[in-house]
Amino acid sequence: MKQTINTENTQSQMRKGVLELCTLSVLAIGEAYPTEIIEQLKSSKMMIVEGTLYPLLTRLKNANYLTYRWEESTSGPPRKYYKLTPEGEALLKELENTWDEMVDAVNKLLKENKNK
Amino acid sequence: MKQTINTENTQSQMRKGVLELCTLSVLAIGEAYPTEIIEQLKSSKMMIVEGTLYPLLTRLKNANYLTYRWEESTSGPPRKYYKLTPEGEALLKELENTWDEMVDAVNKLLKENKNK
DNA sequence: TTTTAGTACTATGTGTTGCATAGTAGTAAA
DNA sequence: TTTACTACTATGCAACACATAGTACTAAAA
Repeated sequence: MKQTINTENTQSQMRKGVLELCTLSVLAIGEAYPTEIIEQLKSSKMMIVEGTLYPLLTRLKNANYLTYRWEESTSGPPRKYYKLTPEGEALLKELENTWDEMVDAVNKLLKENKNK
Repeated sequence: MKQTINTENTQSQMRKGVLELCTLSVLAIGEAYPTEIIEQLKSSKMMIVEGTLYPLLTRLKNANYLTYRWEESTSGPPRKYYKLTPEGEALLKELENTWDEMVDAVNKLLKENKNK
């Protein structure tokens, strides 16, 4: 019932679906555990927080796009190192296409309407 | 409890927030009623359906980003012609920036991870 | 006149996702 | 023993895209 439209909320809305693509893209380089993924995304100016990433990884794992292995750490609890399955790599390619198509469509629209 | 991840659903998720930007962008050219907006978006390969657009227009109107006027039609019920308020024009500019930043971030990430 | 088709707007409910918040469990230094 | 730090888990909320069904108006067909 808030009915507020602000840039902050819109950023959050725009992230929907895109974070999945970004996470898969990071894992395409090689396996990583959640904190590493967050760091890599942050360095690309793409924000993601723990409360978003952990459920996302679980979803992708349950759908067989990711697997993980435990590894002991000397500085805290053990870590889950995730990596792409072949299905995950295929999904990544699909999502890249979906992304490119959407970007083209929106940019075409924005450009057209600027030359009014 | 479906736990399915497919391209169709991801497209829908990626649209979140973006449709708001696209709708404002169409209205930046001039006033239009819902069916016109849908047509213009469709011609830019950006899909939106009635069940999405009508609530979206109502949200934007309630937040004072849009106004509308009724106009009689000779081929059916009267139409609501929407147009941007000054606040709506300002919001559009903000959302364009948000969009550009996100596109840059994602594309940077995708490109990096392709040269692995 | 009544029915059918087409157009435009309204109302309601569902599923997915991002995010806030709080909690558990492990290591290591104070 | 306490504190700080790291890593993962669990729960609940809000927003939004979308499906679906319904109302209301005009105009042509039966």
